[in-house]
Amino acid sequence: MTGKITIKEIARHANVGTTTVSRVLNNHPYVSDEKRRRVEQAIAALDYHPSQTARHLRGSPSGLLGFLTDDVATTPYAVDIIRGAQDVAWAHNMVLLVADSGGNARFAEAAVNVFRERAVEGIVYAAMYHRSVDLPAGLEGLPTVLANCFLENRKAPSVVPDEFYGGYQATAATIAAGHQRVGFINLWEEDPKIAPFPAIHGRLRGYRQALEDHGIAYDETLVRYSIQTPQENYRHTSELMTLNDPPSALFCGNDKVAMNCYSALAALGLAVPEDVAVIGFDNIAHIAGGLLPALTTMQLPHYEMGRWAVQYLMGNRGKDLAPVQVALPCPLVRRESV
Amino acid sequence: MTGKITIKEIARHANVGTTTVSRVLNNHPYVSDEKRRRVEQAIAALDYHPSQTARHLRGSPSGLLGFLTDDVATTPYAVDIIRGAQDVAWAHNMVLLVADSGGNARFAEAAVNVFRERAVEGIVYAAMYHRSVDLPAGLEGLPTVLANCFLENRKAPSVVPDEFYGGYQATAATIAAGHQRVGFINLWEEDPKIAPFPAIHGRLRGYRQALEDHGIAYDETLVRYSIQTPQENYRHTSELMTLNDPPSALFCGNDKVAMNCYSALAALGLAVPEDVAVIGFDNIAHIAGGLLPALTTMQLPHYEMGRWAVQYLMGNRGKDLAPVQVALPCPLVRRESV
DNA sequence: ATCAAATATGGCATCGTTACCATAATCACC
DNA sequence: GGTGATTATGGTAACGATGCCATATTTGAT
Repeated sequence: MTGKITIKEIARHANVGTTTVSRVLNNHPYVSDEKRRRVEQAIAALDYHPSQTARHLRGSPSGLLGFLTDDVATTPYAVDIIRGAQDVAWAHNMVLLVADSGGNARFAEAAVNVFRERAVEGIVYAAMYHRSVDLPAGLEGLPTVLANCFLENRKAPSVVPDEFYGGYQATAATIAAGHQRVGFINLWEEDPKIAPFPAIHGRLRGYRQALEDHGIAYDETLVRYSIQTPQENYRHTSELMTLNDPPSALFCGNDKVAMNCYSALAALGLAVPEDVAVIGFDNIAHIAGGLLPALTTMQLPHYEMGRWAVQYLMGNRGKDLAPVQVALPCPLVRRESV
Repeated sequence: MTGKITIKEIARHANVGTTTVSRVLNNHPYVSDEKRRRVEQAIAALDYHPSQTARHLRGSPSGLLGFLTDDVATTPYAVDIIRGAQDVAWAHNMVLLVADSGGNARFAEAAVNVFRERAVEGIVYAAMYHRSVDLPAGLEGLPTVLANCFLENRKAPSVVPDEFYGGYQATAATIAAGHQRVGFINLWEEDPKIAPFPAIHGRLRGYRQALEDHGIAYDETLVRYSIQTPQENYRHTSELMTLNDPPSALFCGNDKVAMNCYSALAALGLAVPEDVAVIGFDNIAHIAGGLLPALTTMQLPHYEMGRWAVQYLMGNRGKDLAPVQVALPCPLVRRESV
């Protein structure tokens, strides 16, 4: 092997100074066409690739962004956050360094440390479900944006789904389809550490607001909280549908709930959407698109949050980040269940 | 701000030479306890972080691994490949640089170029479903391992799921549960570019072998090929179950097929697993664990493939990679549908 | 023909870290 | 108490790319 090819080899090969090579590489003026051509030839001939390392040492920005997550890389839900971040990063000629702490705080700190040593220009911290988080130590002075999570004290910029509006839209969509009694199988979480779930409260508020705006009285017998086991999801559906005055539409806390809901409805001999309309949340591709009939649901803006996070980082290079709190809409994905 | 803190500041602050600081950082001998202490103090006091960039320029390995995919980062299926790769990488003090080409060849080449400029020590190329791929240009001389895909000419090492044995085990599991007539709703793909799907052929061979090993005659009326729309999956199930001599167990090409299969069975008034056993493939967490009853299925070894790929890379640093072709087993995940 | 401005070109210090080298000081052993 | 090893310590040259500076050379306007 030829070993590493450096700018010097190119210079020698093209019979010019290293400065001239550098000028060609960076499209600087003051190079004769003749030499420019020779340099370009040498670069192609030797398959030369400039060392980003040397450039960075010399003072260029590192072109690196850290993507840290407690668990997200792991969950089918939220990979789109990475993809969104990645797409914007590449558009800015930045590369993503990813690390998944697996929920381990010491690991997260180690990751931050690694990011520091590699001089990342910013960090996206993402969570797998919308919630409040604590940032790992060592992030001081590093531009950080939170995606799908936020700080209790709101000291860092963050982008999350607009749960309220999502709940509102979902409910409104069923009302618009002519339903007056809309059941809601909301999520629930027993672990008090996770409990103050923005999804639970936000969507419920949206649900109530939508009813109110359409002059429908709120009926608490129509609202259930499911611990999210298949059995519980099934039970809540059955119970709702066997009320004296059952709902004609069901708003499910997520697509998995909707999946079990379908089974329960089938068992009761109720057809979707003829007898009961069903609307989900999350738009988990494999579930929502795979159900029969295909599930109308709310899309969590994972991809958009990833995009937003990096865009915000890139838009404020150098400056320090204002801790804005952004909520992105959850668009309605119309399929066949409403 | 203090600006960047370098080894020189530490040296000055601790009143020693830079060499001594370096020795402390790298745990080299020949430093007095006294000075070691002073240096460590200075490091803590100034919150110093060594520059990996400078280290690398000086000759240390970059500590970087490229993770390139056509689409994988995008699909819920296969994020586990990243996670596996990541876990092993970190155990070796390596960091993952991820890029998702989105299927665009020119983008993939650009990514390879970026990887080169950053001197990655190796590359994992992952696909979202098991198939043959073409490698992007520019990979020459870079240690590359393929995960969940392979080269037609087998010139690069690759790790894939053992489809044959997966199909075998799935079939054998139903036989072991007492079933003699096992239906198989295999996958199918019309696009001839994607068609030579190892999953289709491998699993079918496994299915046939399992029957043979248990003295059951192969009956081709029990084997169906589904284009994988929910409707088709449903139809195949219905047709199989309304045969004169219907199967008592159904082996589904993947969990989505199984999901639709459940609906079709419910519509026919058939209970799982009492009337019909169902076994899936892929173990998509949200589906398999969310169905009622929970789906017994075969786990695709995504996490393990990610691990294997990086492990192979790390185990052969410096040497050049023998193009071994590894097939990892798909373990049976027992739940309640068989 | 003259001179200032524009164009070309290469040498060299520099970024932060480590390895090599040179120099001291200390130790162990007869 | 002299000799060779062992332990301590710091100066300095790299690593690869770039920007400043110095030096030519050419251009264009008078």
